[in-house]
Amino acid sequence: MNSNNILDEVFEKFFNNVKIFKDREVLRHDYLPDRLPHREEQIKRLGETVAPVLKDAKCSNIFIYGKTGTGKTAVTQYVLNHLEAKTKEFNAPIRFHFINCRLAGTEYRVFASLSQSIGVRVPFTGLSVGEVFDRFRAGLDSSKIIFIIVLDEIDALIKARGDILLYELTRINETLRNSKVSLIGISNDLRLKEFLDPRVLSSLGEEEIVFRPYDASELKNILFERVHLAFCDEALSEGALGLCAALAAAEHGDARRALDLLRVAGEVAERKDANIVVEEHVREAESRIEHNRVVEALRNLTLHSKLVILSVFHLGRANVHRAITGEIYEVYSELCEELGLTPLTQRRVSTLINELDAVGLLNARVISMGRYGRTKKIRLEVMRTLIRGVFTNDNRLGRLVKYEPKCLSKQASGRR
DNA sequence: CGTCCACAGGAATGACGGGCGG
DNA sequence: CCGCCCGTCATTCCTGTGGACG
Repeated sequence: MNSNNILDEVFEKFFNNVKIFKDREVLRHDYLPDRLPHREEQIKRLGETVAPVLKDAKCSNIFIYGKTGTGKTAVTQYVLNHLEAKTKEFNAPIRFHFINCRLAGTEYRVFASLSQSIGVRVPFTGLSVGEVFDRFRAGLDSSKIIFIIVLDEIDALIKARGDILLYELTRINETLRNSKVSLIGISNDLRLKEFLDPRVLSSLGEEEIVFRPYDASELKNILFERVHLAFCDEALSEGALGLCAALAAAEHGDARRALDLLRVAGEVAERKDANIVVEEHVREAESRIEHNRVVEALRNLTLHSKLVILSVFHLGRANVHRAITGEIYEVYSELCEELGLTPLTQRRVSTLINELDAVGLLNARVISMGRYGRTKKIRLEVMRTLIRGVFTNDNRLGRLVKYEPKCLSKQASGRR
């Protein structure tokens, strides 16, 4: 009845709840632990490969493969941190630069970022890519260093933009007189090689390090390392820990996933006022993570992508469980009309569908219907209630959730 | 066994807002 | 301020294709 009392309770609860977490930062994926269990071999290989730079020699280019959450970035950062310490000791002229290519997004921004790291100022945009590259090269040459460039998530950039960037970078040493460049490419996609020019491949692939997925027991060890730091004593049940490891192992051995599960499970337990994290909390964490992922993804879509999703949703209501492109486009066009928008072309919608497939909101696969053509069968990959929930709250699209497309009612008993 | 559907998906091109050098 | 280039989104035009049908 008294708002002060309510708050007192909240704060008090917060204080008493120190019983689950000691330091949850430890469970974030950008946290770099002191030890990286089960990656000793990779650390050694990478260390051996970069060591020559301490003697003023260029080290081989390195290609690192492995799925997400297998420790590629962590190992690289770990090794380079140690190398940096040695660098100071030996007073070697070495510099590093770490770029996440997926976040950078384009060649331009990668070169701009590289330039900035060696003190060459470049505008956000406005120059040609070639110009930025030339400035970078000139600046690099005059600074007389060994430059180690780490290109993280390089597969994202290559798939989107091709391998021109890599081609330029692998050849840059030929035109440098006073400086040297070594590359470390990190890829999540093991098939990346197929996309590369053979010249680039032979240069970048001088050394290759593969990161196998972790198995359940390895994941358990990794989690265990951090549990002491992250959780209070006795706040985590053995079963919960095992379940986190098992769930993550089932999903291509992703340590990041395991850590997320553990952290969210802890938060769930905290909120439920439990004093120990149990399996049930992990299960709930699993669905909560998935739920958040989908809701976020749906909210961030562009208007037309949302309309495409809604179209598939409506087709589902009309008992079309695997819609084809043409049907979707028909419904989509009607929804556009309903909003007074001019629909995009079918070609464009086709790539929107592919994008939605890539982020996992739709599932699309090409099939042939023989005499009746070749198309894609598409179905929703997320729960219908979620779609309804998210879009009903959208002031523009809310109305369309309940809308009955005419093209469906006319021929409701059309396809299977 | 060839045909031909209903698209897939590549390439070229354009419109547009942002942002620079000169 | 102009002219240029950037990245993004979209259109237009196009060639390619698996397999049921005849």
